[in-house]
Amino acid sequence: MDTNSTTQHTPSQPTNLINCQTCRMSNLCLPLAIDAQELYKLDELIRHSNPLQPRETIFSSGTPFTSIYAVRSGSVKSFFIDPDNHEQITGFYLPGEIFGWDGIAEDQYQTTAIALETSSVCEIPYDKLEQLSDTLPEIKRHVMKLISREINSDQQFIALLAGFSAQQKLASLILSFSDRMARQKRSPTRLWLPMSRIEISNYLGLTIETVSRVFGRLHKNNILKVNKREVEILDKKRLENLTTTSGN
Amino acid sequence: MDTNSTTQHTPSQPTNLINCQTCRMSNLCLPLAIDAQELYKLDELIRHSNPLQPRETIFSSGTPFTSIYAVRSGSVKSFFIDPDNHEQITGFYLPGEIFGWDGIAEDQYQTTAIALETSSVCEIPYDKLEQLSDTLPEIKRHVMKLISREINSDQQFIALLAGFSAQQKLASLILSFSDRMARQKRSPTRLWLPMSRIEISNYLGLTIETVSRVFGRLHKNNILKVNKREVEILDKKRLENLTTTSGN
DNA sequence: CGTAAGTTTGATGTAGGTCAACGGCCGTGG
DNA sequence: CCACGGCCGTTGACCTACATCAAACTTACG
Repeated sequence: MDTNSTTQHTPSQPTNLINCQTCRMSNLCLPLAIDAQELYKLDELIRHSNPLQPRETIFSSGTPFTSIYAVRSGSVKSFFIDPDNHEQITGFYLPGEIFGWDGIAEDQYQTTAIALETSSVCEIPYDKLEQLSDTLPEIKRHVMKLISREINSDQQFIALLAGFSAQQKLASLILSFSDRMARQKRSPTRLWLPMSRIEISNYLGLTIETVSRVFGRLHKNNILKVNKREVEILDKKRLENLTTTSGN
Repeated sequence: MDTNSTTQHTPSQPTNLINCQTCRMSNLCLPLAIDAQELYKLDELIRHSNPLQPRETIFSSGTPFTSIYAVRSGSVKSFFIDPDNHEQITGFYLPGEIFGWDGIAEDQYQTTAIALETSSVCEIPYDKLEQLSDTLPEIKRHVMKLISREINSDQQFIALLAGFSAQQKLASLILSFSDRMARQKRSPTRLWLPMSRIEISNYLGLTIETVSRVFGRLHKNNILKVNKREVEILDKKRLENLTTTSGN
């Protein structure tokens, strides 16, 4: 399974038909100004694994850090288990998004990541990525931007948790999903949420009942059409207003 | 002020008497297995600025990203200003800690950072750091660990905000400060908080009244001795218990 | 068609927010 | 020296957004 990262860039034996060259998401996880030869080198080090079953673990908290991962299809959640055995979700990841950075600091993952649905992810061995970034400064710079972006989104989320009401939190989550669907060139108004109410409420620091009630209210006000995990945004303008303090 | 980062490692003209070789905090921000020559190279690129006044700005949200910063003495807070003009603090930084990573992704700072008290910080121009890390892999690896550590602490904090009660939040904050004082080889029990109640409450997603009341309660229970910004930890064990869900 | 898991809805409780008053500390100015 | 006002923190009375508890309903699957 381990392909040597030689300096050659022959397409190499196709352990898998999947590769970055043809990946619809590569413009998201790799928006690089690198040429085809360089893309081959990158592609060689990435392991395109078989599809993951729903709930299947990608990595576990406390195990040795080896790789970062990009979502290819489906979706992933990452979470802590507190000492008192309470799960706290720290992020949802959609196609084109990268996760696993938390493992670098201590050489072991600090969170556990599992697939929310049938998903496929690209495994990027970190040592190989480091080597490659030595010769390709473009890659190195891009990696730094990706990791900085993770910090930014975490801090945005801190602001959300610290200062927002239940309605503001939920509206922000829906809008975030909408934006990320748009980045995937998918409909930004007709969403299918890959996570349960329990997971939404855990992530937002609320209870399932509150999440359900807020969804109900947004539905009744014709801002969303909500049916279980199907959410349609009917009035994006008003939804955005709800995320501001002034917006009721 | 701009020192050329030559490959020579003469001690160079002392634009300032301060340097990494003699910094008490360098073991925190630079716990590197690098030799003296390499340390010179690193030291050459760092700008040791004059002391900052309380409330003085280090960088502002939206301005071009140039450098990351290490706290040398004093303390720093970083914060967003939401569109609705509400401030949200995202972090407090103590001596030996590094901030400013949020600027990398978009080439401009996403937060504003100001000194909480009279402080001094070391400015580390990011382009120079990138150059240096090309030749010193040890530096590169360390930078990645530092930035990953920022992600970890942000995610720990997300778990805190999402799942904890007012008392758990405040107890965790005090213990975090205690640990970080210990890392500075300072008393972990007698703390002086560099931020106001307003700033604590903003950071923790509470109100000043609640923060005050919880402090009052911890004081009454002989867990803390609280007098304005002076906090003494009287019973660390019980304080730690309070941070768990089971611990009432 | 029975059981279980997820979601919704209603009734009630409470942690923490809001509003208001007060007290200590400090700098300025008479 | 004291009087003053502004800022910060504390304390009390009250209120509300959300949690908790409880029950029904919906869907998936053996």
